[in-house]
Amino acid sequence: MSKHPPAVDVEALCCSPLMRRPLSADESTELARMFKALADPVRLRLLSLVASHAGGEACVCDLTDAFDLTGPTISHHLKVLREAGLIDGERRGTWIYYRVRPAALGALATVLTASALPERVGT
Amino acid sequence: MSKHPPAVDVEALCCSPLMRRPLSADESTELARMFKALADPVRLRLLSLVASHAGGEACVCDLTDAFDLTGPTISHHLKVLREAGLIDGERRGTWIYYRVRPAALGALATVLTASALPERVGT
DNA sequence: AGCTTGTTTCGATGCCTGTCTATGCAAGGG
DNA sequence: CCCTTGCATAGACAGGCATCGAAACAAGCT
Repeated sequence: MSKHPPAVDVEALCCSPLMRRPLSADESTELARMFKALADPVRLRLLSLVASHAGGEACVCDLTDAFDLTGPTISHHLKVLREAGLIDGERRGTWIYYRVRPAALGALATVLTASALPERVGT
Repeated sequence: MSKHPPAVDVEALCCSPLMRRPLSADESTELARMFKALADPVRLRLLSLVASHAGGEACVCDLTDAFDLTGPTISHHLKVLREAGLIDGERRGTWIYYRVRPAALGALATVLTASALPERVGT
């Protein structure tokens, strides 16, 4: 498992909240890639299982029982999350332990955050 | 255009940050639906154009020139955003003006936000 | 009523994606 | 070396989705 995860240009993302100015085509493509990784119920549940697991990490063996899916499907989903830069994996013997990358999630959260604009009254 | 937009259970979402406990199947389905609406570059750019437009709103006529796409495609994307509860539309004469729903985006941001957990050193 | 402008909906189409089975790779032990 | 366990990859397939052109709907004007 690589010590150099997929490049997530966190700095660029954290300074481009989508509510302040139009996103460029490049920014929107990169953000869409990350949101797409989150746009599946199984992947969201995998992410939350990993993040909330004891020690902040979980091996694949901790994850598969929570789903009525085969191992290859779980592997595929973990790969999508990993390639989107949302999780990292580390091999320990036979097992692979995954961790969430909080900075990547935080960057997405920042992009979605308005400057405390209230929702329009009466909408 | 309905005064009662699609129900976004904002309260339920805001209290279920995915990093603190495993998401339920229902929660993950609802979140995935919203993230899926954001998982397209055109829709992200539409959202940012609407949000950053003067007055915090934009009519479809303000949006279509920014894309090399047909009107029906823009309408389709706006519909996806609307049905995901991320924007609202209001008809004014011939025109329809769209606004972002900050509370919905804020709820997503909150879900993604960890309690300031630093990224693991050395990952 | 007809006409114009703005927007949405419908249906077709090519591309994308979640899931499975089969297979391959990695690590550990004898 | 072989065997076992754990996990990832490859390929097929059915369902989903972005896009278009055609059609329909909404609003305003004469």
